Amino acid sequence: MTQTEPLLLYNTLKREKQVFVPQDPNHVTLYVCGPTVYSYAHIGNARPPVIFDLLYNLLSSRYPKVIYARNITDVDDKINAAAAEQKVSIDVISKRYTDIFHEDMAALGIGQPSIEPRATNHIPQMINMITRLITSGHAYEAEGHVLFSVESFDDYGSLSRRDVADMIAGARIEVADFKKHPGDFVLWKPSLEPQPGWDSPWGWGRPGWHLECSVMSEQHLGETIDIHGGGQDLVFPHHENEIAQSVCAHGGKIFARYWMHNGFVTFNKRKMSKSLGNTLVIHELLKHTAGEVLRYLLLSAHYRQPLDWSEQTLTRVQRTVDRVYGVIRDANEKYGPLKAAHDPSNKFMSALLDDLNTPEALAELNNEARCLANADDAETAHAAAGRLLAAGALIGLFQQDPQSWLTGDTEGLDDALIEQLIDERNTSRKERNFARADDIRDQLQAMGICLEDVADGTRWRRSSDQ
RNA sequence: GGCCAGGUGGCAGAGUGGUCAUGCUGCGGCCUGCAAAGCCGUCUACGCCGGUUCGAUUCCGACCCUGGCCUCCA
Repeated sequence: MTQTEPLLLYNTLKREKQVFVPQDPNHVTLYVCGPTVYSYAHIGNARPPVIFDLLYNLLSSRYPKVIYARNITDVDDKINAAAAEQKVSIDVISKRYTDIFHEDMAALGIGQPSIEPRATNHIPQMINMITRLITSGHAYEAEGHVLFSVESFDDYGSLSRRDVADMIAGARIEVADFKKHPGDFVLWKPSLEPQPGWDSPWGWGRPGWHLECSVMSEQHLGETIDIHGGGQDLVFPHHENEIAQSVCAHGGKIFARYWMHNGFVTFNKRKMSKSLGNTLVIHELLKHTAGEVLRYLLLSAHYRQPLDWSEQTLTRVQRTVDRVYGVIRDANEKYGPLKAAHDPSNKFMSALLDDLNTPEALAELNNEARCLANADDAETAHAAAGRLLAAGALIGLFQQDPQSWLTGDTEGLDDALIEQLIDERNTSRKERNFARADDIRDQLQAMGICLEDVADGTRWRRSSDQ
């Protein structure tokens, strides 16, 4: 049923939702700009990986083969600066933060992309592309640099809707005098001794920062890719420059057919960014918040909208996720082990197929949770749970054991002590010593433990409040 | 200055030309020894001003406000 419904994606190129039609349904290609590994990733950095992980899941449910490439930028001046500051080699920096990035992404339930190419593994290919661009008249050498000539490419500015002429007027930085046009950007630049470098026809140097994505997508996905994604701040200049490089290197062939850009995570309505110093590092957040809660939170707003962060948001999502897990646990106990159905509900799928409308999809998921809680026979319960768990599987939520979810995150708690107190309370209850029983409940409450008296005894869970 | 988003109920956040988003919170109820969990009910929502329309939060225009990009940035 759902297979016949089209997938709509908002294409930044056209500024409208379009029906997604792959150039080859048997080989769908997706490229997403990955991290520059020079420090910890903040929660805003996790938004594209979560969104495109979901898109990858969705595409994989409809097409037999989807290749998803997400690069690692491991040559960059910020890495050089971090290495210099910490007096270690750049490899140490990029290895350390690549590993941490992987840990963080795994905690958020993000699967590995099909390919994770690294810039430093593609230097010869970069040199090759630069050579092609020079030969075809789109790039020129000047004072040890190689620059892309924006005036050589008529469509320059089409993605970001910018006029090349405006760029001169609006230029806020000092323009290097060897540039033919202020908008020309670096493909290759000379390196000085502490900086990393490679031999090239233009001397010892390193690549400019836009080149790697053009080169790696060409090598791993081909000259024309289906979908290219990233944050809205990459539209200009990064993606604009990628288009210029790739289209000119490929004799005018279209580079990416659909461009998708996510909005920012904001903090007090301001963009979260390292330069503003208002970032929340994922690695820190994970110390007291489950990755699944962060994932739900990141999906709770539509991907193109800003997502404002606050402590209240975190608490709210924690409670929502706890509630759904509680419903699943109760149904599990009542109706036996519940299993995911083959497919989520049509409403859920329709929401996702409409440009990844995750808030609507989550609303539907919550409706199914309520449906499950209201079920009063096994058949209804299994049907509701099947839809709920299938939806969760696609979107990357509610796949953990509900019992361990509700009791699990209790570091520093002594299970034996909890059980002992519960026994003592139940003894008091039998003796109708309710004052004593309530004291014990309060004592456990203070420990962050919430008691629930059910038909066959007393069970406990950690409190939803942090 | 140029370009681009957005202003929805106590809060978060979808959506629609004329019935319901959903979540969190508050309030009332069911249940409970009391609770918790869950369920049910509930709280004059659509920035401002005009226009189109039988009817606009939804379409059109003006205005106000917020944020983003134009420099590294997810």
